Formats: sequence, C-alpha cells, structure tokens
Amino acid sequence: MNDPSFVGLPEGTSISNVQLNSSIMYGAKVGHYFNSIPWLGVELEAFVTAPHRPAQRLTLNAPGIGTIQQDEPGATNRIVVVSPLIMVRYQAGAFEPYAGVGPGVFFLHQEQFTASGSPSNYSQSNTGYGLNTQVGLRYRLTGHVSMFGEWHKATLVVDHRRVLGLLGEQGTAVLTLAFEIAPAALGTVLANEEIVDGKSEVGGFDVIRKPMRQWVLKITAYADRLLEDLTLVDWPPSTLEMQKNWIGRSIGAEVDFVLADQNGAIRVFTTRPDTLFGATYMVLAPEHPLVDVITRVEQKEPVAAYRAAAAKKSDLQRQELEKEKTGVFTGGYAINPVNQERLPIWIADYVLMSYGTGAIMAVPAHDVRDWAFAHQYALPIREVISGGNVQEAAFTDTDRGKVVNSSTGDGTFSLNGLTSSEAIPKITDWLAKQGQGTRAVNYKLRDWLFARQRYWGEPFPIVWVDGEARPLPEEQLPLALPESNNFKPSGTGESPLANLDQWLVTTDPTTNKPARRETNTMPQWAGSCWYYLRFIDPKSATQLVDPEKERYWMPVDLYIGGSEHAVLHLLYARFWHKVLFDIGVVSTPEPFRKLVHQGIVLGEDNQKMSKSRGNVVNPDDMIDQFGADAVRLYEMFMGPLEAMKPWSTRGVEGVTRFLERVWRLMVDEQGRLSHAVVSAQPSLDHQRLLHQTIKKVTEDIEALRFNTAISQMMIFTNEMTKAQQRPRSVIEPFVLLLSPFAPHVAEELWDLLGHQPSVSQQPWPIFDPAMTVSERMTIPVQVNGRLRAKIDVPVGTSRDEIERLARAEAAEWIQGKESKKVIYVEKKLLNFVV
RNA sequence: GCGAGAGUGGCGGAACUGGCAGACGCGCGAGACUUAGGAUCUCGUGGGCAACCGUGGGGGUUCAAGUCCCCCCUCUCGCACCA
Repeated sequence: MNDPSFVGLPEGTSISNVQLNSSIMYGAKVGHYFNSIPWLGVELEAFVTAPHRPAQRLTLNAPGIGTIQQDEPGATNRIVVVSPLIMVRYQAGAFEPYAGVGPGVFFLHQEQFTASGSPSNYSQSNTGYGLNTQVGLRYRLTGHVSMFGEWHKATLVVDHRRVLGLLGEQGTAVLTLAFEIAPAALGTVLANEEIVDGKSEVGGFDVIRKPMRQWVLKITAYADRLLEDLTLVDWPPSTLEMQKNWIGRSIGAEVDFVLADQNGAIRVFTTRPDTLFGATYMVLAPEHPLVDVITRVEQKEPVAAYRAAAAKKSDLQRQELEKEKTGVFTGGYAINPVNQERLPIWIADYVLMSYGTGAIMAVPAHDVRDWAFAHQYALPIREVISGGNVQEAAFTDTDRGKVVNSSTGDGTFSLNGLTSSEAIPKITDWLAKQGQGTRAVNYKLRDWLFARQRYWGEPFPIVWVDGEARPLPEEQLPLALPESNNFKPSGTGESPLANLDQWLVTTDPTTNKPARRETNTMPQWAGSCWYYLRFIDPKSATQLVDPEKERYWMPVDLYIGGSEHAVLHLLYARFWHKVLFDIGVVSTPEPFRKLVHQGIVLGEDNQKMSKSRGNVVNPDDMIDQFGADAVRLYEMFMGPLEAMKPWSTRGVEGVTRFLERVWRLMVDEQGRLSHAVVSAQPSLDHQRLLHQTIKKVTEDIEALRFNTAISQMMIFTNEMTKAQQRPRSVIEPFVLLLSPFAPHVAEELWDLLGHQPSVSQQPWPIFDPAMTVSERMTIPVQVNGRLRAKIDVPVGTSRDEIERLARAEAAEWIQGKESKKVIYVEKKLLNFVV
C-alpha cells in the first residue's frame, strides 16, 4: 500500500499524500452470460459471442476517490475495494477491463504537502512540474487491498491549452476583471471554499475584496442544457436535486420602472409579475450603479454611509445578519408601469447585486423578505392575492387565492379573479405589448472563475505582449511550471509565479517582442473535468482523445465517487464535456450515465473518524491483523455501498471466520486438499444450492449489492460445511464466485484444487434457472390474514389440493365459521377469509 | 425556513412488482470435542408465562402493509435574504 514506486512517484513520497484518480473501463471482448445489467439498461442474451457489440461496452469510472490519509481510511478504502471487485467479476468472461489510476498532481492538499514537506521530491518526479501525469494500469490482483501490478506507465500529458483553446473556440473562455477575496495579512488570494465565516480558513484573517485580472469560463451559457440533460442520467436523487438548485433556474419577467423625477429606468427581475399591482416600494442593492443617480441631496450622507458599511461585509457576513433587515431611503422615486404610482426607492443589502438585475420591486404582502422590511420601516402593505391576512404575515401560498386589487386605472386591463398561474402569462404578455417588460429567465449559477493565484496549478499557456494576451503556439506545449522552492505569495495578489523571473519573463514566439507569462494558474478542478477522456486514450500525444476510442467507450456507464463532488466537480465536468460535444470532440452529451456515491466509514463510535476523537482505524493495521481479503470483504459486507457505516472490528472477525470456514471446506489441517473434496456427482440439493448462489452473487454484484452477495456465500459455506462429501463441481464454481471478493484466498484455493492458470482468468460461473428452484414449496396458510399454519407440498400441487390440505391444517381456526373467500396466491400463500 | 434521503431485534443489516418480518453477520445462551479454550463444530436467540404484541408515532386502503395513501415526530445531507 505504501510502496510509492507503483505509481512512479518520487522517492520519499507516500501514497498517503497522493490523491488517486482511478478509472475503470470495461470493454466487451467475447460474449458470456448475463441476465441483465440493470444500470446499463440492456438485456444481454445468453452466450453472446459477437465481439465488441456496443451493448456490451461497459465503462466505469471511479475518480476523485479522495485522499488516502491515515485519518480517513474508510472513505477511500471502500471505493478502492469496489472498483477491482467489479472489474474482476466482469473480467471473468465477457469484458476486457481497463483501469486508469493516477496521482493528480495539482490538488490543493498536495500543495500543502509540498509546502510543508519536501517539494524537492517532486522535482525528481518523472511526472515533472506542470504536467498532470496520469498512470494507466491494468489491474491484476496480486497486491494488497486492491489493485497493484502490471502498470502500463503511460504518461498522460495534460495539455490544457488544447482544451482551453477548444473552449475558447466556443467563446466560453473570457478574460475579465473579477472580485477576488483576499486576506490582506496572508498576501494571497483565496478561493471561496477557503473562506469560513467571512475569515480565511487558515489563520482566521479578515478578508477584503479587490479587483484582479481573472479568467472566467462562461458556464452560464450552458445553464439550460446542464439542467435539462439531467434527465439523461441515472444519478442519485439528492445529487440531481443539488445540481438543479445550484443552477437555480427561475422563470419570470424583467420589468422597467421609469424614474419619477429624472431620466432613466430601473430594471427589475421578478418571478411574480402577477403581484405587480402590490408593489409599494423598490430596493436596489447597495452596489447598484444607479444609486448615485437616484439619491437625492438630502439623503446622500446616510446612503454613502450605508454603502460603505455594506462594502466591508463579505457575502457571508451579510447572510449572517438574517434576522434584521436594514436599508436606507434614497429620496428617489420610480413609477409603477401598471398603475403609475410613485414608489420610493431604497437601498438594502438584502438585495444582492449578483442575482437578477440587482434591483427588485418590493411586494410586502406576498414576499416574506419584503414584508419584514416593510414592517421594519413602516412601508405600506397592499394585498393583491386574497386568502391570507397580509397585515399579519406575507401570504405566499399562491396555489390558493385569487388576484385582487389589480386593474389599471382606466379599467382596460385587469388581473382580478385570476389565479397566479393564469395571471403571470397574461401580465407578462401585456407588459411586452406596452414595451415595459419581457419574459426572462434567471440563474443562480455564476460564471466559473477559472483562475487561482497559486503556484500549485496548471499554468495558463498565455503570454502577455503589449498588454494583450496571446496563446502559446502548439509546439511550445505543454507549458510546465518552473521548478522552485519558493512558494511564497508574491505579495501583490498575483501568484508566486510572479516572483520567478526566469520563467516569467520571456519573448513572444511569434513577434519576438518581450513578453510576460500569465501568472494565474488553473483551479484544481481543471484536470478532473476531463481526465476520464484521457484514460480512454492515455498515450495519445496529438489529440485529446482518439475519436474511435471515444465513441467506443463513452459515456462512462458507472461512476463511483464521493458525494462531496455532487455539484462542483460533477457540474464542471458536465459543462466541459458539453463544450467538447458541441465542437465534436466527444460523441455524447453527458459524460457519466450512472453515478453512485460510496458512503464513508465512520469510527466504531459511529462518529466521523478523526484524530482528535481518537476513533481512527488504520486500514494497514487491520490488513496486518486480519489480512487484505478479510478487510476487503468486511468493507463490502458492512452494509449498502451508498450508506455511511460505522467500522466494527468484531465484524471483521466475523468475515475472517467465514473465510476460514471456506478454507476448511477444502483444505485439511496439513494444508493439503481435503479428502472431503471429491469428484462425485453432487446431490440435487447441493446443485440447487450452487445455482442459487451463482444467481444471487451474479445479480447482486450487477446491482452493487455486495453485502447480500456475501451473505449468500455464507449460506453456501454453512451448508457445505455440514456435508461429508464436497463435490468439485460444486466447490470449484464457488471459488470463482468468491474471487472478486477475496482474491488471495480464492487464488490459493484454486491452486490447491490443482488448477492453472489464475482464478482471475476463469470464466464466470453460469447458473441454470431451472436449478434455482426447489421441487417442493412451503405454503403459509393464513386465516383472516394471520399466519396459522404452513404446508409443505410438491411444486406441481393443484390449488384444490393445497386448499384441502390447508383446510385440514388450519381446521381449528376455521371450524364453525362461515367461509367467505379463499385467496390463493400462486406458489406464495393461501388465505381463508371467514 | 426550503429541498432530498432515511428511521426494522442488544448491534450492522435482510425482505423482488403489497404475500411466512428479522436472511446473513456480530453479540449472547446451551451442548459437543477438549488438560484448557477468547479455537472449532452443533443447536438456540424480537418481546411476552400465555392469548397475543411487534418495522419512529397516529389514522386509512386491503383478504393481506416494513412496503401504498394522509397527518405528525426524529436523524443525516445539501441550500440558505436567489426576488
């Protein structure tokens, strides 16, 4: 586990410090038998022989598996176990697996590792600075917990220019000024996720906002498709919901309110144009550019003070002040386009500049925020939807209630009597005809700030010449980071690269003019957006991915990854993929068809593992104590893959006992093949048991229900332990079933059984559906729905016969009662209603 | 507050489209083999002496509800002044 050489990492680097991206891809080779693969949505025929049939293509991806760290073993290990398990099972016969695993060089915690540890390690790395190296491998289960050996060391040069250029072609990459949040004391710029409660996560410094040059990707241009195409994927409901909320699409109208005593108009966005007649005031965000224009002389001072105070607050600080709303009257007025009323214009920080137009019409009767504000400042509240008491609270239940008090002064236009859903399109059309508004859609989703002021990230292949950004030519790619031990912030807000003159100062390759390199680097998400494409074609130096391979493998059929990526990574990757789709680099609109989040493993006390709680379980210790197979098996047995589960060392002991029982099933105390293993014909019962076990294990793996697959193997083992004779024809297929779960034990057993080659190269056992059913059946007998007896009959028994037997069996419950009805459910149950 | 998911023995968890609740494992109990056993094997193990009662609580549909419908409670995760 801790042998770093297996990924070609530099000496001194522990796997504990490296984030692995693993990706597993399964391809059809020669057909085999499957019932179905539910999440692939196909029914496969038995004994399919045609090679490379598209329906058999199976691409799995288990990236972003999280940090392997001593203090979070469970989170990582379960996915590390699952991936090869699935792979081994599908490899056994129909599929040719491909797996890619690689250290992503540019993840944030590696920067921390590097900064705090020994950066020179990385300078020795054959991965090289500035190259995001991925290592492809073919799994073979020879190592420890999972997947080591036979590495195809395919250096994957992550050439973001190629992708960025493609994004640029699409017009999605934009150089812009954006506000970044920087704690002055740290002299660096923080990503949003590094700010906690308005202070820097590290050091707890106050942060301020300052404008800086930034790269932004226009993900908002794809907002609609990112939303709509969620119907194309099979993802957990919670993740779909989170993505929908993150995109935050809302439909409404933009309406212009002309200023009362001067030229100009305020444009607002509202989802409730049906309440337009109920507007009693307006609010601008403090940063709104029109504030200066609107503010009257006598209000200048309080307005300026309020704006200054608001500027000091971060978004998060603003949100903390949830309870009490504050604001200041500007002295200005605007005209409500529907009834020509003069509405006072306020500024208040409960209106965000970043959403909609940064201005609202306030309808206190039907919006809780506006109501609170109006209440605070004694502004009028006018009911326009009946059904509540708007003096007591905002009435927002639009499904009930009718529009009232909503007609123009001349009576030519009225919404009165309509429901909200009828009124909204009507008034939107009317506003459009008047030239005062349009239907509009808004998103919470913002454009993607695609630049970090760090050393540790892919540099932009851009040089600045005469104040102009120019891309590097193809032959100068990829651009590597300079080697350095100086990771200190530049102090100017630029990245540490700004201090590294040798790298920084260059000449423009086309004009030979002096040039300066771009000092921004890419965020950690850059690589994870598309590395799955590189895993398909890791060695290609000339293109992102071979179109033929891409068409064959994509989309990824199963993606196993942590729920912490539910929005950011998974949304960014989808966006990027769509851009590539639009320009023809990929052939599918969505990259990941089915998504499963593995649950993390908690400590024995049912709390998250942490050093401070002292409940950390180190997987290496467990492996030393119980062996890799037992640990693997337990991690699969502890419960559903998606669920968060507490670790139980007792539970590992339990599965260890199971493995020992399996061992003793066929090995004697001298370590030789047991005399109980015979070549005799198995009994019918044993054959049935085997076929039932094959069926259950096969189907459960396909449905990712590993815990119940294991329990069936336990049942098999318990039964066979009782048998004096254990026929090979029953035992041997069972070893194959066990092999994905406990590869080492299975391998040794296979060898002891006298077989070559490896157990992992054997075809997966096939079950005969006819052999999975017994010739007898037990029919529960109910009287009025209560279980009163059971009868055991041959399968072919007629209903009448069953009823006759049941009647005798349950006689004491039916006697003397009038029989109303007899319900017989075929082969299931018999119920007397009396 | 809004959204999503989940509540089943002492514990982790099973139960396909409504059809024997508690598979399998842990723990616990009894027995066997043993000088011994925290090893192994066998048997038992939801509660209650019983009739019966039992899947977070309360209603309902049904011959039959862990499963379907309505109301409520608790926990986990996510979002949080998004107009």
